Amino acid sequence: MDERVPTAPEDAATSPAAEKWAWEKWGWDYCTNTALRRATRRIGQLYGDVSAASGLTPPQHILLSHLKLAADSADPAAATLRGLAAAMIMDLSALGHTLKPLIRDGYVELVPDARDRRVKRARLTPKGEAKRAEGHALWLVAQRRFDALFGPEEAAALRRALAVVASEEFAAAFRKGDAE
Amino acid sequence: MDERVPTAPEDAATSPAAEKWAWEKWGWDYCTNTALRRATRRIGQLYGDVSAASGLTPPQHILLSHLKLAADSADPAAATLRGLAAAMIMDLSALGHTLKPLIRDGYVELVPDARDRRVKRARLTPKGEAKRAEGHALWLVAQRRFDALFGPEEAAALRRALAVVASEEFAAAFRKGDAE
DNA sequence: TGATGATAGTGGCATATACCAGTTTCGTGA
DNA sequence: TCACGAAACTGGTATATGCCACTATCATCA
Repeated sequence: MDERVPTAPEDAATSPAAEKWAWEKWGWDYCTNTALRRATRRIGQLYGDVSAASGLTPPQHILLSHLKLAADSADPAAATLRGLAAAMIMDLSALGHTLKPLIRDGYVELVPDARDRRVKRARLTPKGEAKRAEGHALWLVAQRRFDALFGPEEAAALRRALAVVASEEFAAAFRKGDAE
Repeated sequence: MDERVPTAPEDAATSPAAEKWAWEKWGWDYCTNTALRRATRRIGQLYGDVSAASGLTPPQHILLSHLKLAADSADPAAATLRGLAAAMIMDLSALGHTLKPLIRDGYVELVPDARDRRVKRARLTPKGEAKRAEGHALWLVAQRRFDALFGPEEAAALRRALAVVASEEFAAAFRKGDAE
């Protein structure tokens, strides 16, 4: 095992000395949450700088991509707001708020379901699809640069690990620990 | 090499078929940025649920922890707003906004520098340090549960990879690709 | 010493994200 | 068919985060 970033000593909570030692040795990246946020902000900057020419923020481009993915999906629930929110691991209302500027700018439209009037589907307009494609071309530059720099295999392994963390199964298992 | 999440085929941008294939095969986690955001939102939920009893949001707890780290640091610039922002890979103004509620609630105070009146240092109040410690105890529960579930070595490797992505060196190398 | 450019931070605006309360619609069972 | 609970969204409020314009202060140099 690589010892540069070992796990927390068992007595970190009860021993101030051990805790201090852990912080000084590993700093911020000792916390999974902190490490994730730091990396996310950095990648947001780097990818965002590359794709800024499209006028889309990174979350907006991701959302448009999800919309296209949902449209191509065989699952009819994929494009509903609830389905999208679940896919993006996002709060439903947060998704609604995020969609607002995209609807305002004519990239996305909401289509009520004919059979269940509670349900709405989000759909890319032609203008939105064009914008998504524009953003995708820029995104690809950033993605390739990242892979070249970080290493293709390492990048794939990182994304694989992140997918596990994000998965429903992981969340369910984590929450089950609550009962113990 | 594990082939479940290989890198992008070189013609992904120019071949609609290849692009479609990539999306269908790997879905959202094919994009580093998306994978990071999904995982961050998930971990934010899981860690946040565990530590909600402290009344701190995850970013707030992280910020208080940085403040303690900066106070213990030998570097006098560590606790300045600019130093903190750099350490957290955050925009200076974003840090200022995030500090507002913590100052309002009496957890943090801003102390102007005597020699350079442009500079301000952020400092934990006793109340803030107590709140940080309270949050830390809860955080430790989440952190241990994560490590137990994800695997201690895998968790350490993940955090190590994220630290590389977040590093200044990585950002500088990535941006240098711009000139090529 | 005064002009000038750099640095630190603030405030405004916009998007990102979450929680909660409320509304509309649906499904189910008496 | 009607009451009632569940489901899907909406809107309000709060924090999270970033960009830009602006102010105050400092450092440098003619």
